[in-house]
Amino acid sequence: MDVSNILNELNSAQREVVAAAPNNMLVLAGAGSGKTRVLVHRIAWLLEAEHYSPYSIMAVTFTNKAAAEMRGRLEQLLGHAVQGMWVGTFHGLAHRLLRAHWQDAGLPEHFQILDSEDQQRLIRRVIKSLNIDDSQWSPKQAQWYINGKKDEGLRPDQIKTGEDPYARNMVRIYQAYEEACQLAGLVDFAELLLRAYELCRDNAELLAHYQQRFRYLLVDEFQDTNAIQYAWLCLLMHDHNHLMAVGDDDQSIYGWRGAKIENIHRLSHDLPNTKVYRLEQNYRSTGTILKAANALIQHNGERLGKDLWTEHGDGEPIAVYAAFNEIDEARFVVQQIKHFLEKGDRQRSDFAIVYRSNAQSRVLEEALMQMSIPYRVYGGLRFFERAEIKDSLAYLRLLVNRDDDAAFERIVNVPTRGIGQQTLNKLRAYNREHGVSLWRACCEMIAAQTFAARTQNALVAFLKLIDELTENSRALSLAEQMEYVITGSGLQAHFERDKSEKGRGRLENLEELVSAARQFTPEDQELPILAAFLAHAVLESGEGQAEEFTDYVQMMTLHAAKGLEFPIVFICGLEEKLFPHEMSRQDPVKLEEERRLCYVGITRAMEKLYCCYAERRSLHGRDEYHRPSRFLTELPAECINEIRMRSQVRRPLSARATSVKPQTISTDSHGLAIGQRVKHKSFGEGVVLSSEGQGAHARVQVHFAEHGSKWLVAAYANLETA
DNA sequence: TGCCCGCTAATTTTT
DNA sequence: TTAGCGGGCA
Repeated sequence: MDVSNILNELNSAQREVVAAAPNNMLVLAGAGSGKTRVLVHRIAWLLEAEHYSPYSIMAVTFTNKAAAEMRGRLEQLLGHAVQGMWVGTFHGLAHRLLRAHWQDAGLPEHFQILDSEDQQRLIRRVIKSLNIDDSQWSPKQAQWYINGKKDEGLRPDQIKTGEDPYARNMVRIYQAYEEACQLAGLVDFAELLLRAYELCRDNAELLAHYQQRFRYLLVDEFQDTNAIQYAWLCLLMHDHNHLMAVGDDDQSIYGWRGAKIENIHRLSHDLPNTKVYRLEQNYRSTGTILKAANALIQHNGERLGKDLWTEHGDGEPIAVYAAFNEIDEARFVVQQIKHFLEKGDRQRSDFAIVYRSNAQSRVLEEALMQMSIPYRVYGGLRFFERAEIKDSLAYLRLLVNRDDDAAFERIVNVPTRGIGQQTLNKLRAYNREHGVSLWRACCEMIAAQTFAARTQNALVAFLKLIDELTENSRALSLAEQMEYVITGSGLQAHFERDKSEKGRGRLENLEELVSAARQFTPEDQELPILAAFLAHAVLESGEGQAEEFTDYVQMMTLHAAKGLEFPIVFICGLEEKLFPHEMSRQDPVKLEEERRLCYVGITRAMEKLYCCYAERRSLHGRDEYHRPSRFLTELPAECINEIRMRSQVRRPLSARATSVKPQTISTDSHGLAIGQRVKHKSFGEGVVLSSEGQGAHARVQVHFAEHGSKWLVAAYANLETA
């Protein structure tokens, strides 16, 4: 086979990586340097030029999206489907291992995966059962603690608590939670990784098998690996196989959830003969944007070092807008977008508005709505996380595994069937005392006639219902089974009773669930289809909001923006205490992560970048005055263009920035300036927040102390300057 | 059992 | 400010 097409259209640095002799390699791939392309072409090269079997390759990513993209692009490049190769997320591959070796892993055959909500519920229950005051020991905190320890590879008995009462309590909760999971056959996300690691570590034969099988491991986003993922990869390494790690230490933004940026530093020491490559040519952004990004990130120490460059021209300067407050900021952003859209050469989806924290989206959304610009906010509840979907799936989980206590708790009284808290408490007490699942507790207590007749009947009916659903759905297809369970369980009727908009939405989602089941094609053919579907639902909880193809302005946090690119990007809220966030400003390590986050934000922009900050911002219901973010002053003055209101007298961003000619925006044809105090005869005193339009149609937004914000037509409002 | 009120806390999030 | 949660009440 002619392999030249694999190397065509690559630059020399990329080609060097793709065509390197099989060896251990660390590829430092800067933002927009064609990282995915290199990974995909490398795999193709291994298959076609080095004649590796697909069976001997494993490619690991962090998100399902990245895995899907890698596979898709590979198949496109090769022109055919690839069978037998392991491509997936750490969690997905760990799950696959555990399913294949459930006995060795000490799991029941039908173990189920807990998502974080399930996990938190279970932890809450565990804390209650330990009689620990959960006002002081919040389930959330315990969840954080437990996951943190698991990410470090630590079991309760390996944690040295000393006399620390906090740690002791947490370990107690961890221990009890682990027992509850084991009893119910439940595995949370962190547990998937830890179990898979322990499985490999403790089974020499099994490990040897996989070491020999996987001759080449490729890992994407290596800077995001946590301790246990790293340890697992190291276990799999052997004299005869190789690893290619691709990552960018400058884009490590997940330290707070256990990612160890050190892993990228350690790799060359831990793996023999690791060759380091750098991809620094950027195909995404203008020279100015890259210059700014490079300058910013240079304020971090401890870097592996990398400078992005491009063959593109400099492009436009970065616009820095000093807003009066967050409302003005939002209006500015939306107005800019509107201008571009009116010129007609841009689509809405060319624009991204990014911000540090989700709370910032509201004001921006309001401004977009006011201007009738369709937008889409990333994040939020995803399909398989919706309550009605999880209820339905909980029934199915119980069909597969009666001991699944999380599922049992979820639906034992949904829809209501007279099994209340009292009854549940008794079941829980029994379950704790006798070490049996809630289902078995239920069976045994019924046999012993523990309950009053009414409760007894309700419980018997519930058990019977589940048994019947199991029996009658055995021969059905996945979609039929789904449909049958949704109606048979009474969930359908339950949601039909809710006549509100919400209720209707829920019913639609249930229909959607059935059709998702109909379309489902499992990747792992080994597994019964229902088990595969349930795992799929948890591991890939689906898109946040669908309609990928519709033309929307994109809104998201900086974290969510990683890996994406947009022609025009607005970064909002560049203020001290917001970005860098107050919680990170004191700690130099966290501060550097904030800076990397800013670097990620800047490098999302292809053509034009806007940076905005507000001098005053309402935060937690309080007006706060913040200084512009230090990240702004770290950008080279020659890269930025400060946009300021004519009427405002303002300190320039930095001493250096004085050399830049401020561009003024005309505020008025009505003689009112943003920020000006005015008086209205019925609304009283207020402050001008923003304005739009010209002449007779000019409108101003005024915030009145007693009447809130109003839009007024300047010509009629008779505003007096106050 | 479900609704309402008051309290509290308040980055970032994929699996 | 607001969202989410727990407790109390009808």
